[in-house]
Amino acid sequence: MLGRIGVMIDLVQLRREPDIVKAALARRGVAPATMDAIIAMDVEHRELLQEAERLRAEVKFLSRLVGEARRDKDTETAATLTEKSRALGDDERVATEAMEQVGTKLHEELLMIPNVPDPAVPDGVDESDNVEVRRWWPGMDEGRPFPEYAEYQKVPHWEAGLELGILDLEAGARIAGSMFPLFRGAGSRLIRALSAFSLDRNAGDYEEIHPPTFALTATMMSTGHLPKSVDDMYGMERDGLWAIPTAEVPLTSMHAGEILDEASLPIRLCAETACFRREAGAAGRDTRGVLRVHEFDKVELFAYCTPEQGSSAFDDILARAEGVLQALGLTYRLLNLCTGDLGTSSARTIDLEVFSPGVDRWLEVSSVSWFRDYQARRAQVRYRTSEGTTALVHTVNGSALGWARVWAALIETYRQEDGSVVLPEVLAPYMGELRTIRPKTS
RNA sequence: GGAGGGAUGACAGAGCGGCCGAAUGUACCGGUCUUGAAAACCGGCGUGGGCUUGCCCACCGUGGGUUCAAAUCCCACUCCCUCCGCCA
Repeated sequence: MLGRIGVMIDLVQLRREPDIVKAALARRGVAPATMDAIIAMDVEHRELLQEAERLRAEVKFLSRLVGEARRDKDTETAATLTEKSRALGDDERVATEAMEQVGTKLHEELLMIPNVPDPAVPDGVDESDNVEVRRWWPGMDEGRPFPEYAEYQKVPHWEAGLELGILDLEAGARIAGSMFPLFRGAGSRLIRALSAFSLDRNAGDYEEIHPPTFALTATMMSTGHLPKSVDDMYGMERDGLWAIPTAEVPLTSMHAGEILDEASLPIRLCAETACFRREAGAAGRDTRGVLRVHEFDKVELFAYCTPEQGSSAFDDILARAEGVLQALGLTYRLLNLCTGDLGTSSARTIDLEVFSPGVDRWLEVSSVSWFRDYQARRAQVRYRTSEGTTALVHTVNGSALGWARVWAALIETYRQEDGSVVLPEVLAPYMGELRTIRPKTS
């Protein structure tokens, strides 16, 4: 039964306070009728379960008597009981099958239900209803106004990158098709530098992990990426594997099925991995340059924690993501995602968007999410409380950051009048002391 | 890829058709003893689920099968270990 029933929202809570759950889920578009159907299915499943278990208990009881009769050499009684038990066994098989049929259907329905949104999540239908929390730009604290960008900064990165010989989109497309960028020379090193820079900032407090980039179907189920978002995932059918869309996938399952020590919480992890996204349905929209790509590198921060620690874990990851952007001197804003834009598994998400002057728009470079126990329930990650009971952990994660778009923002923001790019000083140690990327002079 | 061995509770490790949800040891938690600790002794100690809260059901890698009855027998798969081959 473990891992089959109740792998989503809390089924116990749904039974106890159906109206509250229904109202909360209705905010994100789950029809109350859908939940009513699930509740009815749950009731039916339990009725069938009781009947099946009653028969099962009877068979077990009779079987024990058969054993005793045999031991007493009472073959006649044994034969009678065997016959009776056999007949009951047939009934039991039928009852169990009926129970499992409803159970499977219930399970499938439950897997499609998204997380219950936090009260702090604003109502809305799509990304246009997200609420801006605040913005930050270099010098803001000294009273400097929102930056004005010079004409030479308003060159999109695909032009600037081509000119500098650090981005070769044609080569990438030749190899893997469109939306697979190829960085070269200083551009390639910049990706590596950004990952190393971010990992070094955080690896002291967040244990550095280098996980697999492919995951089993069950693993993808745990985070909620499957079955709902199957069209956005790259799958390798022959091997039953999926390319991870984020390190959140392997990190969430790192402790799957375990009961953790409360004293060990929060467990904080960080990982840099390639991330793969099919971006189905996104063809042609905002896809120029590296605005939207199928593969990019990302540093992820992650925490398993108690429900009480959730809020501070969330704040810490958000602060660290902001810290990286501030250290890079990039302008960004925070968005509180509305119910319509919230990811399936998330109870609350803050997006970080960097401003990129060359394309004149805000680019999402991080998503900091609190999943409460939604993913932990699917992955069965629990902890032993001080009272000795078990409880599901909460999971929190956020990117710090996704590099392809940060790369673009850096190239555009720091582009100089002569076309060169002067990198933030903090990256110098990671760039082999290269501070300025200049056009190739032949 | 080929050959062999293995998978049981936090760990070690028995059980190999029926009073086995599972011996025993260690660890852990309570208690007795002690000035205190250790030792010794006594007791407790897996996870889910259902309901009439006292009982019932499930789980001995996973999924099937045989049987009145499966940790135990059969089949398939997965993972781990050893050896051979191949290989960054």
